[in-house]
Amino acid sequence: MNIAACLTLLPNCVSARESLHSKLDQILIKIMNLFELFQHRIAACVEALGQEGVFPSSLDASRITVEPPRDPSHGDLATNAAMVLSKDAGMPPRSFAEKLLPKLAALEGVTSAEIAGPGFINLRLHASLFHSVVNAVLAQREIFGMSTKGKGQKVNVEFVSANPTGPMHVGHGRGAVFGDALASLLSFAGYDVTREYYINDAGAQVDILGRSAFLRYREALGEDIGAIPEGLYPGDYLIPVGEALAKTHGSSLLMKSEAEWLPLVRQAAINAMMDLIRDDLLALAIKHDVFFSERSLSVGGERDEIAALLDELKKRDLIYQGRLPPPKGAPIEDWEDREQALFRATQFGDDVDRPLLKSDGSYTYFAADIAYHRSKYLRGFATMIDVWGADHGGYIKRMTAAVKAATDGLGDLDVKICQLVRLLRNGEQVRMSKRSGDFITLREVVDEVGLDAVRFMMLYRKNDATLDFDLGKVIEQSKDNPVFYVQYAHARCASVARQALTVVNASDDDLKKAALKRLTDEAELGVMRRLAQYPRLVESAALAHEPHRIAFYVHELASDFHSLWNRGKDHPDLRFVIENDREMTIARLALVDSVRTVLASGLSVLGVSAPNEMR
RNA sequence: GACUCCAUAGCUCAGCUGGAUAGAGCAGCCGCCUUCUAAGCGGCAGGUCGGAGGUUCGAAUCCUCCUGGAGUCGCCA
Repeated sequence: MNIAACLTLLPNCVSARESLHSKLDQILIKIMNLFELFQHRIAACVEALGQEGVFPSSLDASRITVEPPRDPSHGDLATNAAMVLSKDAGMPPRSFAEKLLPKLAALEGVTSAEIAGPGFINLRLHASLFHSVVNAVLAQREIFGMSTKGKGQKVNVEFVSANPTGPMHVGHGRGAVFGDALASLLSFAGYDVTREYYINDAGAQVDILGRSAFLRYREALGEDIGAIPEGLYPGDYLIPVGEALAKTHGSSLLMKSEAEWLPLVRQAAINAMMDLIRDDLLALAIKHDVFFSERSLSVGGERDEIAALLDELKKRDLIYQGRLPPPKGAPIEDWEDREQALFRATQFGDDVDRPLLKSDGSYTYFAADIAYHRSKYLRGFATMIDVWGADHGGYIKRMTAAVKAATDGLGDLDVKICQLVRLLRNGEQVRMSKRSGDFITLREVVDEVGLDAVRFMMLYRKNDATLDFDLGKVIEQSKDNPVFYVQYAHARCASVARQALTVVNASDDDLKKAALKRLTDEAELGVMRRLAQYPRLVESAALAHEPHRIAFYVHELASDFHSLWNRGKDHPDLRFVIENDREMTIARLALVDSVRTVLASGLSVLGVSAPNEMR
């Protein structure tokens, strides 16, 4: 039940609104998203002043934002309420703020409220609010930070979708890790997520794969095949495919024409390649829910989905016979100016209309891809996310245009582009030559540095920025290596708990009842402020489809914690374990345990392990 | 030629969808180990946010133009 939505339906019923506001308060206190809690409280204040006639009653309180001030000396929360609403209220921001201020200062848990700069209102909160964040973490554990913002809405995240023509390379790995972490993030934020892989098992590439496999088949039968001809896949990974074919079919395929053996060999090769890819993904702890075959759209299904799509587009006059101007840029030798079936992509924001049929009458890749995205929509996914490599950037416009057309504007596609990965070893670029079929595979990298390092580093960067991946650095055990730094912080938390056992044997229940009010040091409060931001961060990262924000957050939390740890050196009374003060020790252990819990939570969203000790 | 993305400290990058005096980490300099893991921490220094306009209370963030880099352009997938 969305209470916020109810509020908008009840503009005039004051008592009902108040009751809902208080209900919402209770829920938000439980969830312990301080920022959202105060957003609603402040909005309620603005509304109340609207009822009292101080402000117009028509103000749009949803524009109010509440965030941590950049400078902590400004307070715990800052709101822009006066700045965004002053114009509609017909008064300068500062006057607006002055009228609002008393109401905010009177809010529960607010110790001071002041106007600053152009009209910000800074609030200071009673430490007990931050203590209750720790309580919330300990009570909710791995659920803390989870959001219901997604409202169970179905989201389809399509990622990897590498051609089934060979093992995955490092670039694929980035998209794989990104897509998987994004999917986890979205489900943590309350969406119903499906991870999907589109198998490009139709078209010329897989025919070539089939022919390459057939060559290996002949080789397995003892024939000397010499060098692999230009245009076929030379990689060794097809040798076992050939051997398996020889085992099941003997020499019988040699008698047949290509038209007869190709479908069979091709499918065997595709299956083998998909097994290979699934294995590579598994090494990164990635599992897709759905593997969707491109071929199944037009062959072997109950109906030809592509034909059905074209029919529908035709009915809606979105297909016409026309000519395209020749492409600019590098001249294309075999460019053929002809009249053909074109999709009116320009009506939906694309630059040119796009062909749907090849000259031989078969479907273009694009036609299949539209039908595929329509299938997602028909399967209940109004929200679709595609994760693509940088080289497909030019495809975004036509695909989003197509989704608009094929779903009658009801489907939404967000395409996330993963930029290139530069593989380095101690600063030196590792050359990747593809022509010999001899390139560094993703699997080799994972085997060398481990999945934690691969996953974290690929997420410790915005998806649309290029990424340097240094095989030497990512396994370094030093603070220069963010993977290690964060995992070490988690291990340190666990270590504190182990050390403390000899002094106090604190049960989980003891921690929940800890006298948190004794935690008054600025560094301790700083850590609690950081913990308080977690739920808000999860929501904004999910909304923006940006899992890297989680990676940066856990790094910051780790830094706060290392800092807190070292405070105990200069100030022995700030050490976690205080021999003769059981109450204080338990309070500190409660804080440490909540840090550990949130670190583990963030790492789990990223798919990175949270070790209890470093070896 | 067109489109897309990028440009922030010497280097590698954040900057929470428009907020206050732009932040981290390396590298540099100065400190902190008889004390819970120094695998760490603190401090100093470092900037015309590529450039020029515009939008407004307010711009690294949005719009236009320019410069420099990457990618794409197909009946490929």
